[in-house]
Amino acid sequence: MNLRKHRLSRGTLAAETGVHPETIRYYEKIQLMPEPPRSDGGHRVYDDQHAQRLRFIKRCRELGFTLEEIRGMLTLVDRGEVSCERVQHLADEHISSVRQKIADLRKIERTLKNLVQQCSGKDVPECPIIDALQL
Amino acid sequence: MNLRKHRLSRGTLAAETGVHPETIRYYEKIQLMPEPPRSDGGHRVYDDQHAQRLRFIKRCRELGFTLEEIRGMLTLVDRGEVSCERVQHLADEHISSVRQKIADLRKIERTLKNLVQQCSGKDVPECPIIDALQL
DNA sequence: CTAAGACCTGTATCAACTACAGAATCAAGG
DNA sequence: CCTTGATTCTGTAGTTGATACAGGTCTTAG
Repeated sequence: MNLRKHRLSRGTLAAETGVHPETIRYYEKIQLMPEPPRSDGGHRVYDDQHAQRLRFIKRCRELGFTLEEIRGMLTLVDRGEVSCERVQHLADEHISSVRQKIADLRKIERTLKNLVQQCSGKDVPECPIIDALQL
Repeated sequence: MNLRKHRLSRGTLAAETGVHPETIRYYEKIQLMPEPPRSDGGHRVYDDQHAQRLRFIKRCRELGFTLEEIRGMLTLVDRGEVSCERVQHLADEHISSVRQKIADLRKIERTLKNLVQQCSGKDVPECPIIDALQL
């Protein structure tokens, strides 16, 4: 891959980053991505910087950051205020919320497992699952 | 608590079940809750059966079932077709999806932890977090 | 040059609620 | 009985993070 400035259409950018074309337009609408220059006919023309930024957003989404959290990070980047410390702090906060979600889901898993175990699955008249669910 | 038929206002039902009043109206709109009788003035009047059904819905929501999954269970109940086996099957399926979510979150957690660990948080010029995020 | 494909815009949809505005009703105290 | 303040009524809009149209325009390969 050479490093000169590519001119990427929206579809090409989508294919290169794995982000749905409509999603790119959506990110532009909510100002997460900048408005790119346009061709004479009005089509968006992206370059490698757009691709880089979009890949960052995608990676963060995969890690479960909300768009607002990502916006926060990108604002730091855009202002040149990004520091190792700050990003680490944001990541730490995010880890906490991920751990909380895991804990919540584990509790749900335990409850469901107990419920299912209590039930033989056979023709028991009173199903403990339904009972436990209070119906 | 006595067992005669109570006449509950929406607000009272909400307070008794812990379900937001607006949510009750929403459940009625999407036909998860039946249309209750009305007072002369047009206000909804609920009874204990409504309360029971609503508590079932709430419990299932807490366990992460979607409204459509709950609708499926309630349809079985409404048709008198509910059986231990069927409910157990639905619960089993749900457990699988919960476990998948936990696995996904754990992967996210590990990735984030690694990222944060690689970063000293001090004045390192190149932040490995930002690097790892490709920006 | 033409025709197929990609792109343009604005709007609508999804889940699962929540929140409003403005009018009507209800319940409790005097 | 009447007032007053709280609740409820309706319909509609907003939330998050996209995705999916319709109907028209542009680009690009052959």
